[in-house]
Amino acid sequence: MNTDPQIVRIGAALSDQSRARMLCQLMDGRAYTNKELAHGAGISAQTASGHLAQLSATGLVIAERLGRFTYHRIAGPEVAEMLESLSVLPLKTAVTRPALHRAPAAEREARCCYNHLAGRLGVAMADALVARGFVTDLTSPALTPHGRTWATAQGIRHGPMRPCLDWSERHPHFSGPFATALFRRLEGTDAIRRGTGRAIPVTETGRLWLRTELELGA
Amino acid sequence: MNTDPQIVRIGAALSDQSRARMLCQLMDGRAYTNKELAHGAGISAQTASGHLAQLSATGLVIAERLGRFTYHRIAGPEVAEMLESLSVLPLKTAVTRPALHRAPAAEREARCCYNHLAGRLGVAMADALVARGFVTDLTSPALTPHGRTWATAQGIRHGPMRPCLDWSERHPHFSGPFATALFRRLEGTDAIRRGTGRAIPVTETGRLWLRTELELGA
DNA sequence: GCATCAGTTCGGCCAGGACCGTATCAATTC
DNA sequence: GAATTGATACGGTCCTGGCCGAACTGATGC
Repeated sequence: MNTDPQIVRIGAALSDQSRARMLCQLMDGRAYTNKELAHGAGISAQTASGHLAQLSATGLVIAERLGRFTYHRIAGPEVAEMLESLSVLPLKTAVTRPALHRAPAAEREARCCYNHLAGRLGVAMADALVARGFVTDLTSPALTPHGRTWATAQGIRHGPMRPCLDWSERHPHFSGPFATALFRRLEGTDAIRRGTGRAIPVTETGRLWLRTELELGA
Repeated sequence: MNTDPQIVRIGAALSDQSRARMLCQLMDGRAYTNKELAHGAGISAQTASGHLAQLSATGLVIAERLGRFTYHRIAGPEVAEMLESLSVLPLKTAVTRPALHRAPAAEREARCCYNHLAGRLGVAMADALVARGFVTDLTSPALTPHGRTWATAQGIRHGPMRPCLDWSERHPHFSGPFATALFRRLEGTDAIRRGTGRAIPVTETGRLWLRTELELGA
């Protein structure tokens, strides 16, 4: 069978803690320099350079030179989805037990998952979109006719979406083009703001919008 | 961030060629003994035992003792889907180049992907189900009312389904409960037969059924 | 031109782990 | 009970690969 070398390459790329940490840092969808990633992973710049070369060679991240900086980012949505799907696999808890289920409170509340919304807010919005009849259901979600008019009115481009199991909530939220468009719309209208990490604070504007458009309190 | 140890564990499990080979062998959904897997991966039984212990500890495979044999199988559909999704990631082709794109012809034609159909036949059936209006579409597939009556008439249990990119055809086929039910129905009525590997020969009965029910020639 | 700084390459050190030979344990067969 | 066979535990060898210090490249800025 000829798919296993590919699996081995991806596995090898993920099998090291430093590389995993760098990938997790990149999972917020932004580009970082070698030094930033090295610092984030707690290793020297030389070592990080080697790791990033391997990740680039595998095709999981893309490196881009700008002047004397090299910016690294996740290669694409497929890679982000793949990583997210690995985080969610229900494994034996043997080794993982120490301090498993606590992400920082802000991240559990609302965070970005590559290029869409996740966390309590992400799943609440997914549920609300279904409850209001804008989206068919959670398992094979699609915009309803009703949902299409709403999206147009809101200036959100139509597009397909997929369910994406939320690793902190263990409940699906939406990914895919529509979820990305929705995310950008919220960002563009200052309903949410991106900080330095993956956590996403909701502004007063955002809270109002959620209440009026999706009947989501607090 | 606390998801990265999990990623590392999975990555470590996949980062070895022998383990990857064993997993690929198990991907046909059957259970194999230590010795069979050792032989398939080209390593000694002792080494294989160690690998399988690791895969069990990680939770990717499940071991079951029956008398003096230990049967190993993929832990569940989530694991199978995860592996399939890794096989499909479009990576840089650098190392993979030698003899990439040729699976055995029989496997390209029709094979089983854990517990549903894949290969040329798998994607053709997916397309046909959509074309005949039994399933909504390829990206967020679901049974239509029309499809539900058809499935009932065929004795196929209703259930959700998901798109699953076919690694030989690079085109989606269906996975999930409905796809599994359909697969079992075909197996139960002797439309297809399972051989020793992943390849799935279609019987004369099967060819007839495909022609009359889905208008799929040859 | 010179100092600075991001990134990479090279060399050497060391830990982890893949592998097998041998020995042991448990179930099956005679 | 002895022989056979599948699986596993242990011990030792060897190689891969992660890591850093030192040196080098190339862009920036004074």
